[in-house]
Amino acid sequence: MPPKPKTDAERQQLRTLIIDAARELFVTKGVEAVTMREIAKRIDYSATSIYLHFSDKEAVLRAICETDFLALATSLKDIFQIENPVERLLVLGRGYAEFALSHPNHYRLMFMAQHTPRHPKDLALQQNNPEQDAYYQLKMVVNDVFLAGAFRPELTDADLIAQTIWAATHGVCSLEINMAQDTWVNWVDISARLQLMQTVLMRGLLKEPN
Amino acid sequence: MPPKPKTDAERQQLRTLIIDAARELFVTKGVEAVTMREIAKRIDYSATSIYLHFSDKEAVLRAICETDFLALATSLKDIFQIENPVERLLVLGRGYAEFALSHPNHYRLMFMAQHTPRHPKDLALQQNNPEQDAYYQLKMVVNDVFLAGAFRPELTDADLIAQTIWAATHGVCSLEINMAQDTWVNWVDISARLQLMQTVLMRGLLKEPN
DNA sequence: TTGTTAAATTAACGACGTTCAGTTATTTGA
DNA sequence: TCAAATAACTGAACGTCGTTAATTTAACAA
Repeated sequence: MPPKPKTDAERQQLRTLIIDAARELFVTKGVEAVTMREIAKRIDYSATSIYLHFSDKEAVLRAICETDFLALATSLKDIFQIENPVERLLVLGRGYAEFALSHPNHYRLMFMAQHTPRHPKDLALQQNNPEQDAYYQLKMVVNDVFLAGAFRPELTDADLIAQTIWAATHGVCSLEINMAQDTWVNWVDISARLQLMQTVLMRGLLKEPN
Repeated sequence: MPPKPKTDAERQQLRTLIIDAARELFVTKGVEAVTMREIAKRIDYSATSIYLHFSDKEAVLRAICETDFLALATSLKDIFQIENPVERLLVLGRGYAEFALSHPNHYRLMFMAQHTPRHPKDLALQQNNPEQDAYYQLKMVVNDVFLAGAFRPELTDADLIAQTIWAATHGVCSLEINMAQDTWVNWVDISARLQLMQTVLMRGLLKEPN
């Protein structure tokens, strides 16, 4: 093994090697199953080596999280090809839900697990970059709908509208991820729940006709 | 210390002693910070003694959870004094949110943390008991609104309606609990978010006038 | 009095995240 | 050419965790 010099590119490469190994583990086995020793074994390093690249275990999870935020925004950016702003909003919601439900462990880590508050400063992710910031994507679409004059006249706060849409969609997805196997509740089909939530959102936020 | 006989009442008393100590700890410090040894120290027992009453740590958390489900249902049952079904639904939603936001750690354990699927069989809680089952409370109110003919005519599945209302409210609350300190998003005041979500729900679910 | 038994404790196990002391093998500069 | 310096990496170890095993304690039954 090479004990001496390491270019920045090589260090970055090892970083992503660690992140990928950790992701693969916790995607299949859940967050708790990720141990530093197991991550290390996957990439044929000692557990200690991880600490040369990440301050602690949570830093590894945060790094996974960050690449997943990027993945979410990337998976959503195609919506901007859709011309009708309202239709764009609907497809954004469906895309968000699809991401959440097909990557439940990622989604759980991103939006359902408790983090130490992340400082935007030490994130590589760029806030308000329409290719990297999914919340900004949502806000942009909300703003387009607003400019089209489609929202009810009393709704003028783009953040409030965006956060309401987000909360509604997140509510459906997170309940599904967390409680779908709970037999206490007689769960209706998830796609019906998503469909109705979208309908309710549109009827509640948009002007009367339609 | 008394090492010999123990009536059922005494055993139950010790059970709740453990639960209460554990709850007090994890409410202030979060779930992960609660250790069996710390719970035991609170009640002047050894850590191993807890295992005489609970199979493992998760069983303790599940027991806390169960008493909290009961607490939620208890805190909501006053709504049935309200005559107007739609108003009852609104107050139910506000009561739910108030519970969630004033007991965030309880709420997190109840609806945001991953459990091994609970079998209703080994729960002391009675399903479909209007004093113990908050979901049943919601469904009853939904049914009352339905019987009053206030829902849009195409909405006929009480579970679907209830789960949509729940998901929307849960979405607002869980995002607040988990992400309020995240500076990535310019969060609007929580009461404004709750208010708009209620308005959107009513406009989306109820018949046109009002 | 003496077993018997339930309640409780101490000791210990294996695994975890993490730290430390050391070992490599390459580069440097004399 | 060859020691000194240094970056990459590792094995051993620390403290703590959830949990189990072995043991002690004290009340009852005979």
